[in-house]
Amino acid sequence: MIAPGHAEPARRRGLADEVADRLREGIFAGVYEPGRQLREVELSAALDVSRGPVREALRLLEREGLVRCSWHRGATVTTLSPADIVELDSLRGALEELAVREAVRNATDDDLAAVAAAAEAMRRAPDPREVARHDIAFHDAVFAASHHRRLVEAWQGIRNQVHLFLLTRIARGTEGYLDAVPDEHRDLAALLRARDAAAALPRFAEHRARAFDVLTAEG
Amino acid sequence: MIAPGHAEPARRRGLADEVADRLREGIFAGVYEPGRQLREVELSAALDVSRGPVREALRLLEREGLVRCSWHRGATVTTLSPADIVELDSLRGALEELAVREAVRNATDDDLAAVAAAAEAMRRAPDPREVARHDIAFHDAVFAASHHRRLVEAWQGIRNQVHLFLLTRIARGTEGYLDAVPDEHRDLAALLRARDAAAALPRFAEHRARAFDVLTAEG
DNA sequence: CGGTGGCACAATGTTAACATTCAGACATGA
DNA sequence: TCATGTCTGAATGTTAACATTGTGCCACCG
Repeated sequence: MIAPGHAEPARRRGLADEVADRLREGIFAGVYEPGRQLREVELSAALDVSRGPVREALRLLEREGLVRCSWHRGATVTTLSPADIVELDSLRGALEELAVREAVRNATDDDLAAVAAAAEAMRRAPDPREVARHDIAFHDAVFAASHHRRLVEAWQGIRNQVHLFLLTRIARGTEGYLDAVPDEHRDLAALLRARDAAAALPRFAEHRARAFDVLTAEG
Repeated sequence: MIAPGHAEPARRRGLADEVADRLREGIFAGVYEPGRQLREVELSAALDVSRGPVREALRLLEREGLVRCSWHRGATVTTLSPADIVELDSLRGALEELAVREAVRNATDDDLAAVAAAAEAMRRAPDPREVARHDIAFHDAVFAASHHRRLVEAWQGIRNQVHLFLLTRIARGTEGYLDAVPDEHRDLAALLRARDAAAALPRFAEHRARAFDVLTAEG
C-alpha cells in the first residue's frame, strides 16, 4: 500500500545506473581504493554487461566527483588531498547555508519530520560505516526539505566526496564523532522544526567546522 | 608564443565534446528552441557521427542543465519556468558569494586583470547576443579567479541556464541592460582588484537582483 | 652510459546492428 | 459515446566488432 502523496514516479532505470550503484558500493566498501584505475573491459567482464553502460556509469561517477576521466587514459578513483577537503568544506558550507534558509521557508512538516527521523536513525547504527551513511542521509534530508531542485543537484555533485571524507575521518579515529554527531543532528533537526533560521545557521556552521577540524588538525 | 604559466594541457577532446559544442551553439542560436525533442538518430545523421558520441553529448548537456533526459523518452531542450529562474538566482547567489570571497583571497593579479579585461570586452560587443555571451564570460572569469575547482564545476552546472535566462531577458527588452551592465561589471572588477570583499559582496548582490527583477516584474 | 627514436601492446573512442520499451492509434465492446 | 485492450511503429537501451590513441619497452645512436 502506497500513500497517495508518496507515489514514486516508478521510473525504470537503465543498466548504467545499476552499474554506477555497484561501483559506488565498491568504492565505499574499499574494493576500489583511491587512485586505482577502473578499466572498462575489466568492469564489464566483472559485472557481466557490455562496455556501453560501464562507460556511461563512469561518466556519472565523474559527475559525482568519485572518479576522474582523461582522454584515452581511462578513469581513476578520486584521491582527496588536503586542498580538496578545504574545497569541499567551503562549497558545502555555501550550499548548506542556502539549504537551511530555503528549508525553513519551503519545507512541509513531513519534510522536517523526515529530517528528524534521519537524525534518530543515526543513533541505531551498528558500526561507524553505517553512522557515516546515516550522517550523509541526514544532510540529504535537509537538502531535500529545501525543495530546491538545482540545489539538490549541486549537493549531489559533492555529496559522495563528503561521504568519502567522512570515511577517512573515521579511519583516523572515532572519538568525538560517534557520540557527538547524533546529538548535534538532533539539535539541528529541532531548530529546523522551529523554523528558526537565525539560530540554525550558526549551529550548522559549527557542526561542519567540528568535522573539518579533525582532519586539518591532525593531517 | 605561449607564456610558460599559460601552457594548456593540449589535451585532445573526443567527438562527444565536439558534438556537445555544436548542440550548445544550436540551442543558444535558437535552432533548437526550448521544449524541442532532440532525437539521437536525427542528430547523429545531421552531424555525421554515430549515436554513441551523440548519446554522451546529451548526458553532458544534461549535466549542464540544458536538456532533460527520461528513460526511453529521449532528451528535450530545457524550458525555464519562473520557478526555475528563482532557483537559478538563489543558487547563483550562494555560489557567487563564495567565489567573490575566495577570489579576493586567492586570485593572482593576472586573474583579476582577466576579470577587468572581460568587463572591457563587453563594451565592444556588437549586438545583444554577444553582450550576453560576454556577460557570462565576465562571471566565468570571477569564478576562475577563485581558484576553487569544485566551485567552478558547480557554476558550470548552472552557467548555461543563466545564459539561457539572459537571452530570454534580452528578448523581453534591452533597456537598462546593454548600457547599465558594462558599467556595473567595470565597478565590480575594480572592487575585486582592490580586494575589498566587504564592498564587493553587496554590489554583486545588487547586480544579480537587477537582472532578476526585470523578469519577475514583467513575467 | 644517457638520451632518443620507433615499435608493439593494451586500453579507450567509435561505429553499426540487435533488443527493448514507450506512445499513440485503431478497433472492439459495453 | 466512452472506455479498454491490443497492436504497430519509432525511438532509445544494449551489444560486440572496428579504429584510434597513449604508454612502456627495447634497440640504436651520440
